[in-house]
Amino acid sequence: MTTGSSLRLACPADYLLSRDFCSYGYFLLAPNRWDTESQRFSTVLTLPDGVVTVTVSQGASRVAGGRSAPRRRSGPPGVPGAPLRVVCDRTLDRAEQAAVKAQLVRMLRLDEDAKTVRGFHKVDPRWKKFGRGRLMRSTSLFQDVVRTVTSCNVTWPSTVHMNERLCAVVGGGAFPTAKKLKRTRASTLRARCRVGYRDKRLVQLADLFASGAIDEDRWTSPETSDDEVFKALVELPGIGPYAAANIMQLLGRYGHLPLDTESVRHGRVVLGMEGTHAEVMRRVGEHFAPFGEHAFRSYWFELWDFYESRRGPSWLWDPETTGKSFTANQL
DNA sequence: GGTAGACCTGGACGC
DNA sequence: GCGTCCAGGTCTACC
Repeated sequence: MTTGSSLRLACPADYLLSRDFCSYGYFLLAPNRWDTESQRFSTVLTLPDGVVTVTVSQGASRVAGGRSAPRRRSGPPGVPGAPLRVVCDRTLDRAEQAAVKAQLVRMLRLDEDAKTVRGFHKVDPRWKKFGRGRLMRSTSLFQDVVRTVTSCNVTWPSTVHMNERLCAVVGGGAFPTAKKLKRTRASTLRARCRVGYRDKRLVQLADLFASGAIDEDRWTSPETSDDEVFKALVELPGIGPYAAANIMQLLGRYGHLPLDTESVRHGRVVLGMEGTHAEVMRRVGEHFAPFGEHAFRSYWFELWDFYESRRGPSWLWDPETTGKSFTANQL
């Protein structure tokens, strides 16, 4: 039996894999796979010379039976700040190892300054004790944009299905690259990936990314204003105000709220707001405005807290049941 | 600038 | 098993 490369990935002192990986719905999307028993995840990454499946763990943090890692009472398992162990299914050279690390750092936001998280806790201390502050995202901006488009105008199970099909049909197991998606016929995306009317928009987006028309560095630069990025995003095919605001947070710009029907549900059920759909949506925006540049995280962790109050801790959600079945209007 | 309706899919429901 | 209805954000035509 051949063994692959094993890498060690340092992470910030506050980083806790079980809590911080299972902090955003994309952790349930293919090719990601969270294992609730071993409290580690696997995913498939694309490298210049092929794909690699990696399994990522943080110390020994098994939760069901057997030898267990220290588990804080009523908290997520694991030891914050412990380095991550990345096991690959094949041997990688140095350049490939660096590429794997870079993708995981982006996905887990390990490069996000701990000061930013502390700043968030200062503005909204409700999450300090539990340590919530970091949000999981994709290994690339392209993935984040495509996933956002597949989450628009559908219930969550359809988003899960579209991502599974995109990986299986176009990506060969991994999430499709912009180059691959660009070369895919819109009719194939519609018929085999069930993306519906999003077919042409996805190909156009892939073309923009593959051709270098998207200036990601500019969008992440502190020199570029939020408004400028937002305006550029809504120019993209398939991206409206909701999707743009969501991509903003995925870029690390947390000042905008992606307001949708879920925001309205939250406003009514959790915040006790009344009025029409439009009125509640506006009030939710106003409610979180005082959190300023941290507004999205305050909003999102309230939502996530509500989901966990109904479905249990996210690091124990079974991807085959909870992860696929739950939709906001059923909670 | 604001609004109505089309765009698609999958799930729920009734028969 | 089939038909109907509904949820969901973006886009376009129209006022």
